[in-house]
Amino acid sequence: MSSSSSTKVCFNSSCKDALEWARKGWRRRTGEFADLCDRCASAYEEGKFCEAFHLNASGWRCCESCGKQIHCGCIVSFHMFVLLDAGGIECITCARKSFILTPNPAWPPPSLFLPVPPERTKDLSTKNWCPIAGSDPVPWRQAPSLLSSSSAQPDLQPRMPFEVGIPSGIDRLTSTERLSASSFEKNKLEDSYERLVNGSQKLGAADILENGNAGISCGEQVNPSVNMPHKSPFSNNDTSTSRFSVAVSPNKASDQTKVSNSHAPRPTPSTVGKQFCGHNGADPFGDSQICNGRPQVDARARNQLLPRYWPRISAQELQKISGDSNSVITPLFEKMLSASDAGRIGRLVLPKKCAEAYFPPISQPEGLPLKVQDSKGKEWIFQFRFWPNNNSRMYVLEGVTPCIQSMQLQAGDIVTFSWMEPEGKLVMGFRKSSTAPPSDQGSEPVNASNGVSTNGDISARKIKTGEVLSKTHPLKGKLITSGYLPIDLANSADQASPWSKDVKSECVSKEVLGAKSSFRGTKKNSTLGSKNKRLRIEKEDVIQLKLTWEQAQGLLRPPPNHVPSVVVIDGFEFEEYEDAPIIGRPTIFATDHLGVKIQWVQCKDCFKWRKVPPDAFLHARWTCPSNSWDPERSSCSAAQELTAEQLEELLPISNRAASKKMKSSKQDPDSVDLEGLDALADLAIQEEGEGLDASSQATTKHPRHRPGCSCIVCIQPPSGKGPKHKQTCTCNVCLMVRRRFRTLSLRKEKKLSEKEAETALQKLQQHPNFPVIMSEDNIRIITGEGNSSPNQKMVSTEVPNDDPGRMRSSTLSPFKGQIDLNIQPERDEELSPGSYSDGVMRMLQDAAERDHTQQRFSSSNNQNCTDQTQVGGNGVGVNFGNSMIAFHRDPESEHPEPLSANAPSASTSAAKR
DNA sequence: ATAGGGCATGGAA
DNA sequence: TTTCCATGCCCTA
Repeated sequence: MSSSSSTKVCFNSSCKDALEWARKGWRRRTGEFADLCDRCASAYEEGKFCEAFHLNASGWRCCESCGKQIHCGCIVSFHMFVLLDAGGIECITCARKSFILTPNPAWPPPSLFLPVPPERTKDLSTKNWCPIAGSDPVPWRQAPSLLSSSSAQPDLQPRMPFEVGIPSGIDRLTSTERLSASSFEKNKLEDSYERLVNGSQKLGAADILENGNAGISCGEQVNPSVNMPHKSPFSNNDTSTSRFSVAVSPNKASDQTKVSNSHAPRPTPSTVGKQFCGHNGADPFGDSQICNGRPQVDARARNQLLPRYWPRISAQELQKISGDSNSVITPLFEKMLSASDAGRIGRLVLPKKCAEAYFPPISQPEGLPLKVQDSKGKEWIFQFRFWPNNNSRMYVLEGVTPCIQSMQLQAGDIVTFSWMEPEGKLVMGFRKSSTAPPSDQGSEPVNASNGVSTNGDISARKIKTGEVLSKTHPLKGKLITSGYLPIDLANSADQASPWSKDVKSECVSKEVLGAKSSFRGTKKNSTLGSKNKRLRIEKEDVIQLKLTWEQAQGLLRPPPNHVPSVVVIDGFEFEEYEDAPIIGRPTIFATDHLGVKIQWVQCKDCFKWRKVPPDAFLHARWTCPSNSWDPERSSCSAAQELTAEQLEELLPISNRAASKKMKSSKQDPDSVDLEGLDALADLAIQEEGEGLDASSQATTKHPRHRPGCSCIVCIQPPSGKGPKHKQTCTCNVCLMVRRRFRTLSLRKEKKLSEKEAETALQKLQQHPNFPVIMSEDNIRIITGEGNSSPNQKMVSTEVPNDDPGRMRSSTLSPFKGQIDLNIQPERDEELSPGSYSDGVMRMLQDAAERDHTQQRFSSSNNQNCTDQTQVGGNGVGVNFGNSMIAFHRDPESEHPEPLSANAPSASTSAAKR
C-alpha cells in the first residue's frame, strides 16, 4: 500500500488539494486509508476534521454527558462517540469514564437477530438443539434478550474496562442465548434482523460515507478502530469490537463480501452487547449466566477470546462457502489444527471460549451430535462434547478424522467455523498453512502466512512473508518495529491482522524506547506461533540472539523499487512497506578512499569481504560468484580486497576487541556481531524455505520433550498423516533423520579410532541382546531389524553401508532397534561445568571435522542440509542444516554464549558416556 | 494386541 | 496465579 502517489489529490472532497505527500486518514471501505493532505490529515489526527469540513452537514449531536458536539453521521468521527442504550450518544471521553470502552461497532451478525424459540431452558439439552434437523433456526443462536433484566446473577460482576470487547460480546451472546426471550423481543429481533439483512436499517452511525462526507448512507461501516490506528489508547478494544457478517448474494456478493471482509471478521456482536450494555459496564445479562448448561464461575475468564481464534476468512472463502445462495456467512472462529487435532484420534479440541460461545450448550460430557457442512457442501456429523478438566471443561469435536482427511488437512492448517444463515448451518472451512496452490476444496489458502482477505484493507493486503513497519528512530535511524523478524516472518499468522500493525508497533515501540530488544511483542500476537513452537525460537533463545533491533534491521531491506508510506506513530515515523522485506546479507557501509559510498559484504562461502555498490541488495546467501560488480573478485578464490586491519576499522568499535582476538586464529575475520545477524538470516532463510512446510508445522511440543526438541515426534505430522517420504525428500523430518544419522555415523567413525570405543563395542557384543544398551545416554543403535516405522525404514535406506561400524554405531536405547528421537549426537562429550568453553570449542571442532567429512558424504547423499561451520570474528556459527547454533563470543569473557538455538544440540545438557 | 475413550499432566498464555 | 489446551497415558472394550 503506497499512499505516496504524486498524482493523488486529497481524499477530502472539500479539499482536493494535490498531494505531494499523502498522509493517512481514516480507513476506507476498500481497506485503504484515505490519503489526505497535510492540513486535512492534521485536522483528522487532531479530531477536528468534522469541525473543519462537516460543520454544515447533518448528523451533529451532543454528548449526553458533557454536551460536546459530535458529528455522528460521518466515518471520520465514528470512533469519537458511542451509542447509548437509552438513546443518544456519548463522546468517547465520557464513555471511557463510564467504562464503556467499545466504540461503535460494525454490523452485528444477523444470526444474533434470529427468532427465538419460545422457551429456553437454562440447560439446553440436545433435544432443544437440533442441528441435524436441518434448517431450523438454531436456538443457541438466538438473539440477545434486549430487555431482559436477568442481571440478578449470583456472581454478577461489574465489567471492567478490559472486559469489554469481543469476548464480552460473546459473553452476552452466550449468556443471553441461554435465556428466554419474550415474544416482544422476538418480534423485535426478527424485525431487526429483517431490516438488517435487507439493508433498510442503518445502525447508529451507519450513515457513513466513505469519503468522509456526512449524511450519505452506505451499507457498511468500517471498523472504527482503524480510523485511528495511530492514536487509539485502547486499540485492542477498539479493534476487538469489529464485527461483521457477510450477506453473500450473487448480485452483490462482491461488493458486500469485499466490504465486510475488509474487517477482521469477528463475529460476535459486541455491537449488540454494546448497545445494551449498561454504562457502568455491568453486564445487564449477567456474567454469571449459565454457559453450556453450567454456571459460569469466572466472568473475567470468559472475556478473553484469544486473537488466534479470531476468524480471518477471506471474501473468496466466504463466497465459496455460501456458494450461489443468498446465505449470510458469519465467521465464528478458526483454529489451527494441532497434531492431535489432525491425528487419527479424530478429536478436535475446541477452544473453550469458542465452544461455549458458538456451539450449543451442553451439560453432559457426552455432548451432542453437531452437523457441520464443509466448504464443499458435504455435511458431517461430529460429536460435540466435553471432558471435565481441572474444574473446567475441555471441549472436543469427535469424529472429525474423515472430514479432516477429506479436506486433506494436517496439523498447522486452519479450520474455520462459520455460521450460515438462513440455512442455520455450521460451516467448516479450512485454510492450508502451506504455500500449496489453492485447493479446489473450498477455502483457498489465502497466503502463506495464514493471510486474510485480498480485498483491500490491511488485512487484505497480500503479505507474503510479513509486512514491515520500519521505524525511523530519531536517534538511531531505522529500527524494525513491527517485530516481523525473519524468524517470525513465515510464521506469524497475525501479521495480516488488521490491527496487528498497530498493536505491534505500539508494543515494539515500547520495547525500543525501553532500550530492550525483545521479540515478545511479536510472538505474543503470533497466532501460529503461539502454540506451534516448533517453528519458533524460544523466548530465551531469542534473547540469546543478542540482537538489537538495529542489528536485526540490518537483515531487512525494503523491497526494491518500493516507496514506503510513512506513518507517524507516537511521534515516530514508520516506513511501511506493503511487500515483504528482503532478508539481506549483513553489510558494512563505508566510504572508499575516493569518498564514494560503498558497501562491504562478506561471501557466505569463503567469508571474504567484497565491495559492492551501496545500493546493492544482497541476499543473505550472497556469495562471490554473485559479485557482478567486480568480475575480478567474483570468485571465492580471488583475494580479499580488504586487509584484516582495514576490516577491523570497518567493524563496529564494540567488536574490535573481539575481532583482534580472532585475528590471530586461523579463521577468516568474520563479521563479529554480524555473525549473529548471519545466523538469524540463516534461520530466516531456512524458515523461508521450510517453515511453511506443513510437516514442520505439524506438531507442537509435547510434555515429554523439552522446548527446542526437534525430534521426529515434534516435527512430523501426526499419525503418519503426512506425505510419504522419498529417499530424496528434503523435508524437515528426513533432513533431521539423515543429519542425525550422519552425525552419529561420523562420531562413531571417530570413536572407533579410540580404544574406548573398542571397549564399548566389546561390551556391546557381549550383551545378550546385542544390539542393546551401550550406555545410559540416549544414543541408539540402528539395527535394521524391527524397524517398522516409515521413518525408521527411511533411515535404514539412508544409511550408507560403506561402513558396517556405522550401522552399529552410535548409541543404544532401551528400545531395541529404535532411533532415539531426542538424541543429541553432537553432545556426546560431557561438558563439565568448568569447561564449558572448551566443550563448545571441542564441539565446534567436531563440527568442522564433520563438515570436512561431510563433503565426502554429501556427494553420495542427496541433501540440502550441508552442515556448515563458520568460525571467525568473535562469533562462531555452526549451521546444522535447519538447526543452527551460533555462538557469540563475548569479548569480556571467554565463554561463548549461544547466539541462537533451535538446535538439536548444544543448548541442552550433554549426553553422558 | 489393539484401538479408542477419557483423564491427567504440564507447558504456555 | 489461574486457566487453557495439547497430548501422554491408563483403562476398558
